[in-house]
Amino acid sequence: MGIEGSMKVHQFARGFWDQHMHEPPSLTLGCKRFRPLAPKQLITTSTTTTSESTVPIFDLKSFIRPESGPIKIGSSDYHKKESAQVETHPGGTRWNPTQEQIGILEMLYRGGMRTPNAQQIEQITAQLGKYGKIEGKNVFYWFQNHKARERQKQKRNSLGLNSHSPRTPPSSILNTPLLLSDTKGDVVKDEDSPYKRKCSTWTFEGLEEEKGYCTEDEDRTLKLFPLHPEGR
Amino acid sequence: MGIEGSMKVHQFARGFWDQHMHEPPSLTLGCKRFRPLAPKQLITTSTTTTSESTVPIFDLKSFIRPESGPIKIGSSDYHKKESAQVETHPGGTRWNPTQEQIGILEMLYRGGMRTPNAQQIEQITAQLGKYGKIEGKNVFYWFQNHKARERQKQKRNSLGLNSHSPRTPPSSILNTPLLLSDTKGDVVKDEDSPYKRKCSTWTFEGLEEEKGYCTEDEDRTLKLFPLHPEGR
DNA sequence: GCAAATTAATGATTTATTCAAG
DNA sequence: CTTGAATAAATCATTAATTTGC
Repeated sequence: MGIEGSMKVHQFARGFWDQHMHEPPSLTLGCKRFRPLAPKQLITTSTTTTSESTVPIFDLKSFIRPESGPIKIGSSDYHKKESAQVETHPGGTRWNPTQEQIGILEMLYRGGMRTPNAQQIEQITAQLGKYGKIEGKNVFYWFQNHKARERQKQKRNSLGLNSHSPRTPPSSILNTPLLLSDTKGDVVKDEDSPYKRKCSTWTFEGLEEEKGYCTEDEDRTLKLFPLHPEGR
Repeated sequence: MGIEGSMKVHQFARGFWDQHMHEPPSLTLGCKRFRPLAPKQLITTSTTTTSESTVPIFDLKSFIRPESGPIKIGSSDYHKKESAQVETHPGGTRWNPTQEQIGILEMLYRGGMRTPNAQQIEQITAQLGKYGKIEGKNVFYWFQNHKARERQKQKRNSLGLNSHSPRTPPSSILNTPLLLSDTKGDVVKDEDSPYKRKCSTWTFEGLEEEKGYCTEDEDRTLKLFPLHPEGR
């Protein structure tokens, strides 16, 4: 572990984007899944004496509650060209992207998108939903992970190359952060700068407060929230 | 895996997102902005060398003023005792906790709560809402930050003390993770262990599914989502 | 040729840092 | 200086690839 402690400095840039594409979302699933449990005993941090409290919990991972109903995307037009991503979502564990989905995501990434905002995620999700089941969080995570991994990959490379060439060219060409221009003036510009801090807004959908009726309310902003069903 | 390439470029360019349907957006920001706009041209494939077609369009997207109006909690019973936290939220900046809120949160924290799950957050938020405006994310963040800061504070102390006493007592007493039991049978137990991975479920509130009625609540998952209105 | 056993990827979470409002 | 908010880094946990034994 601890590979390196990077410290970077930052500055932030901002990227705009603004959506492009309009499209009715065909339906964005509505199933939620639970994850059974997965006890884990992790690294005990330290210091304290030997933790004899090790719990011999067993991990029977067994069943996952497929349930999640039959819903599933109706767009019965997947045509996967090959392997994976069958519509077997049922087991419903984690998102398993199709080639098309990945392709589009990479295209967007190459186009400069790094941290799509809620609206963008929403739209992207709607689009990708045509090729297979997907949720907004998947898109969100994908960008997060992809960005991070591209970064480390690059870092690894630069280090590796460094041993040979003392001076690693900033890879400014290939990695160039193109500006993606939208007909509308959308411009995406992102140089993967560490820190770009944008403002995020979260919304809390307050189920039943005290009343049973749902308040009429709020507005429909996207809502995502980490739910911790149970200790896991 | 890393294959890619050869993807058809689906051009998705239809945008949409229905306006809010029948739903009076009464509160919580509503800062979504649409940019109608026309379709977009995306990066045409890649490979092609530097596309000089990059148009550095500039967009000066203005401000997004979330407006979010004055709305918000109707529970007209705030009783703030001091400074801030007036209903001045309009600018809609950040949560400004009242003493009561902080007090309750600390109480919960001392009681052992560290990472409340969605339901807990919901309830806590509801309670704290009585003392002032507050959203679920605020509760979420508060715990996150408080936990982190207590930890570093403690670390600092232990280090400082270490110079004197080689062995820092785990401060097990004061920091003891009691079990907090709720009237509802909620029990929180958390020893601040680094890693406890719980399962999170995110939900995407897909506006209009196809029906207008909301499903009968399956489970009440909280939803939060990072919205990046604009560069900040 | 399969299916358990391994390994490589990568989706999903949590923790650590950083930024900046007040 | 305090601390709410956000992002990046570090990890954990699944799933698809691969490999291996029969």
